[in-house]
Amino acid sequence: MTREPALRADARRNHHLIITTAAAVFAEDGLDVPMEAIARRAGVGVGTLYRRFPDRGELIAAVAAHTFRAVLEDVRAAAAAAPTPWDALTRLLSGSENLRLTVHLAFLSPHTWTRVHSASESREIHDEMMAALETLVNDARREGSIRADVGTEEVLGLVSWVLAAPASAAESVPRWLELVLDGLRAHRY
Amino acid sequence: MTREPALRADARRNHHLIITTAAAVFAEDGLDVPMEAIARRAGVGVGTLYRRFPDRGELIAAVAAHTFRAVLEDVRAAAAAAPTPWDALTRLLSGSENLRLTVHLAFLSPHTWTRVHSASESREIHDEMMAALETLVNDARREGSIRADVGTEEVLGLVSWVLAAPASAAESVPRWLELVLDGLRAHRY
DNA sequence: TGCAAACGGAATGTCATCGTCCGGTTATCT
DNA sequence: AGATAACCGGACGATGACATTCCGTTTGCA
Repeated sequence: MTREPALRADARRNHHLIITTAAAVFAEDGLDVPMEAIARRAGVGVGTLYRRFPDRGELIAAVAAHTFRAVLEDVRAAAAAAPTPWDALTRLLSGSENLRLTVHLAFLSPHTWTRVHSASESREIHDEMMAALETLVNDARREGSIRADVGTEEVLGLVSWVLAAPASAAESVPRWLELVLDGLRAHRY
Repeated sequence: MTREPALRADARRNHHLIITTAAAVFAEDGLDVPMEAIARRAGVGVGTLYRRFPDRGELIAAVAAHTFRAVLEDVRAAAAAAPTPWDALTRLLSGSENLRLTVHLAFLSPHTWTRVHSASESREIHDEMMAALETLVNDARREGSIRADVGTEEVLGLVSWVLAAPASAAESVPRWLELVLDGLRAHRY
């Protein structure tokens, strides 16, 4: 257990601001944007960025942990608020900006991303997030809302890929999602 | 009309080899891979590469024109060989490596790609290729194989995005394509 | 008010890539 | 076969972009 010396108020503010900004910038320009670009966008000096995150890896790990946690909350909220699993699923997929962001980041550099979420402390939260997603899809399948011949993996994979569309295709995503979900839905004969 | 001085046999061979290799390397590592990487992979010196393509832009343009042409041929072949438009479409989408490659490249860097195909001599061949694709989808729609409520643009957009999956997800693509196409198909009530 | 912590951003060192240049090689023609 | 023009390969110097550090200044907190 390392003793956290209790950050000063401005430091804590910046810490959070940097993570948020980094997530957005990574999503826009890739995981290898200059550190300075992130700092500038966050309205902070590079010095501040480096004091908080000694290297790019730490920053990415922090962003990952943060977005995983946010998605997990969204999944739980959707599951709690919607009347049926299918409903929760569609709500989540079309409504969670956090999910969109996370998926986008994950596809940005599969290699880096895998290393990050499998080796750091964010692993636990990642697994929890994935488990929640799988549960949601499984419930929908068990409920009979999803074609019986497609697996959970397939649903998550395909849908994630659609969500991962770059910002330039953002307008199309909702419609694509609608079409894909409709295609995945158990047909009414 | 510029007079082409008739390349020597080895030069012509290399010219073609470079374009082919560049397409593959671009697809794997992005449009900004070092020129040297392309040269090495093609088994050629950077000097040779630069002699044929004065800068990266020219190379990209050449690759674009080449892949557009290849796709156009595949589209025509599919249309000619298949019994119905729908059949031609599925065949093309699941069988044309050229199409996969082109789409992949197009999504790699939308900005660069747009500039390339709209400003160079490849524009003509690009438009022809797109027209052929649209015709194919339109025929399938008119035939009644595709859900009446989805437009040609939507079909092309969604399906392209699925095809654009990176090499790391290559195994999933056929199944995803199957699911998406099935979802796009007019339902049999 | 005083001090420790945090801030910003200029400055430095490193590294990768571009694009050229030229000595050696190969295809083609007589 | 021999001449020659075209072509080849890759070493090399210039260039520009980034990561990271360092320190004078500012700010939260007691």
